[in-house]
Amino acid sequence: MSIEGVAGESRAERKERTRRAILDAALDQLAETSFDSLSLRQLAKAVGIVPTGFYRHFATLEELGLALVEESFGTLRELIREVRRSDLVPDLLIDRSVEVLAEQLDAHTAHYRFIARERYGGSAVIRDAIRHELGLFERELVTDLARMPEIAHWGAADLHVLASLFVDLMVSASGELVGPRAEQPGRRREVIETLRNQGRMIVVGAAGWQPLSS
Amino acid sequence: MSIEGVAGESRAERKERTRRAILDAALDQLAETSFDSLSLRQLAKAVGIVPTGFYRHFATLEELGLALVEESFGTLRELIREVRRSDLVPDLLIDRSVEVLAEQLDAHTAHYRFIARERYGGSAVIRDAIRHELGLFERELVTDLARMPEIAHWGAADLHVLASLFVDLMVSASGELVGPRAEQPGRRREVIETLRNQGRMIVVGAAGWQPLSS
DNA sequence: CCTTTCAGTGAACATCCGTACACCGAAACT
DNA sequence: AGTTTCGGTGTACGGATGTTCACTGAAAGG
Repeated sequence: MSIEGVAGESRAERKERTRRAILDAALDQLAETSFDSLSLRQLAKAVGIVPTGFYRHFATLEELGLALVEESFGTLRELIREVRRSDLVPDLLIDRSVEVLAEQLDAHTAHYRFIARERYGGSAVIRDAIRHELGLFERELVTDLARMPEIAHWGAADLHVLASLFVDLMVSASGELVGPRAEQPGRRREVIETLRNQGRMIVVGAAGWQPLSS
Repeated sequence: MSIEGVAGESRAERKERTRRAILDAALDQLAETSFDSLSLRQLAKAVGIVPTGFYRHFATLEELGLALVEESFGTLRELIREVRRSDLVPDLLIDRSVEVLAEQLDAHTAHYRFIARERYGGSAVIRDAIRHELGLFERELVTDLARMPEIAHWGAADLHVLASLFVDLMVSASGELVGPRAEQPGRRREVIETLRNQGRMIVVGAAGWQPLSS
């Protein structure tokens, strides 16, 4: 067995450990290929189990993908909670949000890359799962935005427009970190800097926005 | 031979016709999978040639992908030219741009889906090629924007922020058309409507923008 | 008319793929 | 102590993959 045993470890603990190893190996492999060309055998080799062992944890590769989606959006929810905690005036809120996002991108690079890459990727099931989760995330954003006095009088359509802008920006920024060039130190700063200014510009737009009549 | 001959057709014409068939079959197949899991054999079968016949037109699959990138951005350049032709005031310009984009998305769905899907996709070569072309496109946009009197005094950094916003929006809108749900008639209108409002909101933001000091 | 070019052929290759199946050994349970 | 559960093993299978090579037949060129 290539996954070495550990002294006092229950069967459930061990299973969970292997499961984690599979998820991590998948995220690692997904840095270089897209999900729908993910190889179960290479995955198993990286984990240190035999190919068939995979099925003890996931019924199909697709199920693995959905688990990754779930996990990735878990970290995204961390983000929104993190930002919500700091109750700031709008001007500083963008800066703070971008700051938190930058931290998250560092801490969970593989997850955010996965979302950016598979959002419009080749697997319909995963694509739809991500679309669904991004929809939920956008709604959370909408309820947060609706609480802000400056735009309290906006309609649902206006809030959707604004929130979807932020979501697109966030995913794009994540996507800019997928390549090998993302490792260039200057590159990351540049992406973050652009993102911050984009956010600011949108906030200015929101401030001067005439709510839609409909 | 599965590609039937045509009466008065030179050898070069015929070769070009097969090449087109390969590109089209690839675009067709890329509606369902991502590029890096594209199958040369399935491709050949769809075209009606034997697998090895492919190599008469492209040295590798990668080269095919680069040809698709080039072709896709050809249609994108059509778009910008189309918009540039109609010299409008800023208010109407967004509406007109979105209108033209909507037409282009209809006429060249496969190309735009390809760009959206592979922008952050699994093939590094194609990803970089798309990034490069999007960079060029953004620069074109910048020079166009710089001609507008309202923002003539902006610096390069400001123009970059604005242009990259538009580029992200455009690609996102393209990406929303990848799935099977894109065929729902209401869905398309909704995407376009959202895009138009996003564009308007950004224009409002640009109008009130205080240029960066640096 | 004779020669060259070359798009498309077809067989053969080694390699990788997902997964079905019977099996094992130790942890968990009774 | 005896039995069951179950994570991981190893073999084996049929099928798909990209690429090689020598070949063909008709169009192009002399």
